[in-house]
Amino acid sequence: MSKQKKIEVDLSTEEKIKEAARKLFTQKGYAATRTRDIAEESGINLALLNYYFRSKEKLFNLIMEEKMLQLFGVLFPVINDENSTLQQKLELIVVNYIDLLSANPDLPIFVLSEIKNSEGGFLKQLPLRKMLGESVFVKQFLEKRSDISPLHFIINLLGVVIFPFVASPVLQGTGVVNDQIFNKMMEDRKKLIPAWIKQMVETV
Amino acid sequence: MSKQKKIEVDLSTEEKIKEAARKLFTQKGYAATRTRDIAEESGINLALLNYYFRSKEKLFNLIMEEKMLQLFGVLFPVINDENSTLQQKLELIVVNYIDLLSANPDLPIFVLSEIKNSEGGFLKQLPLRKMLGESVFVKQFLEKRSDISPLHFIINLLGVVIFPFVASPVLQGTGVVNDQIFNKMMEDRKKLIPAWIKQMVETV
DNA sequence: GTCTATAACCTGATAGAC
DNA sequence: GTCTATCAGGTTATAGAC
Repeated sequence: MSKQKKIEVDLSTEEKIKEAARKLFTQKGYAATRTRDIAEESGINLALLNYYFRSKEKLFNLIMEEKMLQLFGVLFPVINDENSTLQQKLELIVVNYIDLLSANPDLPIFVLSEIKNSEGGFLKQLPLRKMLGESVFVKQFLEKRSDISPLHFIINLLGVVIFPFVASPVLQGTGVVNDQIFNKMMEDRKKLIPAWIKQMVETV
Repeated sequence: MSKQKKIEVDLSTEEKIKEAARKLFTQKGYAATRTRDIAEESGINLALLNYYFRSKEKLFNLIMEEKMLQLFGVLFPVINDENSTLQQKLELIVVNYIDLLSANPDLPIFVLSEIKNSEGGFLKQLPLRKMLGESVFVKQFLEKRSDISPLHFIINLLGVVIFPFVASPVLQGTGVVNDQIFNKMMEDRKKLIPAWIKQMVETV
C-alpha cells in the first residue's frame, strides 16, 4: 500500500523482466532476441537481467517451460474427465484452444519451432505418450472407431484448430483476410470444427 | 569432363554455398545461422560467401524465395486445372504435399516462422488472395457448398496435411511415434485425408 | 537491488596477397 | 576465384560504485 501507486506497471523487477522476455521471445524466438531488448522493454537495466536469472539461456528456459505448459496444458484437464462424452471433450478443447490462441497468436510457432531447434531437451518432462495413450479421450474414441489410429484423430483435431493460427501471418500478409475477418472465422470455427470432427468419427 | 572427378560433390562454388545455406537456414532459421557455419558446411571460405552473395541477408532472401515457392508451389499447378474434379484436385494436393514434406520436414515451420518475423516483406509477390479467390478449385467447391466460406475448407485441408509435419518434432521427441511409424502414418494419410475431406464437403 | 562502465567474446564483412 | 588476416560493431555477462 505504500509504494504501490501505479495501476498496472507495479510488478516486481523480476516479474517485469519475465513479462518482457515472454513478449520478445515468443515474438522473435531465442536467437533473434537480444538481452538488451528485454532490458529496454521491461524498463530496467541490462545488468539486472543477469542478477535475477544468471543468463539469457536460463531466462529463456523458464519462459519456454511456461509456454509449453500453456500450449499443451489445454489438453490435460479435458482428456481424462470421466464425466463428459467424447463430443463434449471435443467442444471444450476447440473452444479453449481458440480462445488461448486468439489471445496468444505467436504461441504455436514459437513453441514448435524452438522445440525443433533444441534437440529434445524441453520434451524430457512431457510424457505425452502415456498421457495420450492411457487417456479417457482415446478410450472413448476407440469405442467408436477401433479401425483407425487415435493419433490420426488427434492430429486432425489439433491441425484444424492450431494450423489457422500458424498460417495467419500468411493469410493476413497477403490480404486474404484482415484481422477482423480472421477473428470472426475463428469464432465460427468453435462450432464448425466439432461438427466436422463428429462427422469424421461417425462416418463408415 | 576434365576436372569433374568427384561423384556428387562437384558443384560450382556458388551452388555449394547455396546448398549449405538451404540446409542451415531451413534447419535453424535466419538468426541462429552463422555465415561461418554456412562456409564450413559448404567446405569453402567465409570470404567467398560475401564475394558471391554480398551479404548474409541477400543470400537468405534468395533461399527464402526459393523455399516459399517450394511450399506454396504445390498448389498452383493443381487448383486451376479445368479438366479435373474437386476430388481429384484434393487427392493430388494431398499426395504432392506429403511427398514434398516427407523429403523436407523443416520446410513449413521455416517458411511460416520467417514470414512472421519479416513484417510481410516476402509476401509482397505472393498474390494469394487473387490466386485462391479466382481459382477453379474454389469455384468447384462453391458449387457443392455455397453456405460455407471456401477459406475454412482450404485451411482445414492444409491443416490436416501440413500440421503433422509441424508437430512431428513433438511427436517424435516424446516417443509418441518413431520415424518409421510417422512415415507410415503420412503414407496412410494420402488416402485417409481425401476421404475425410470428401465427407466434410458432402455433409449437410 | 540497481546502476554505469567495461571486459570478453562473437559475428558479418572486407582488404589484400596469391 | 580463393584464401588468410583483420576490422568494426554488436552481444552476453560481470565488476564495482552507490
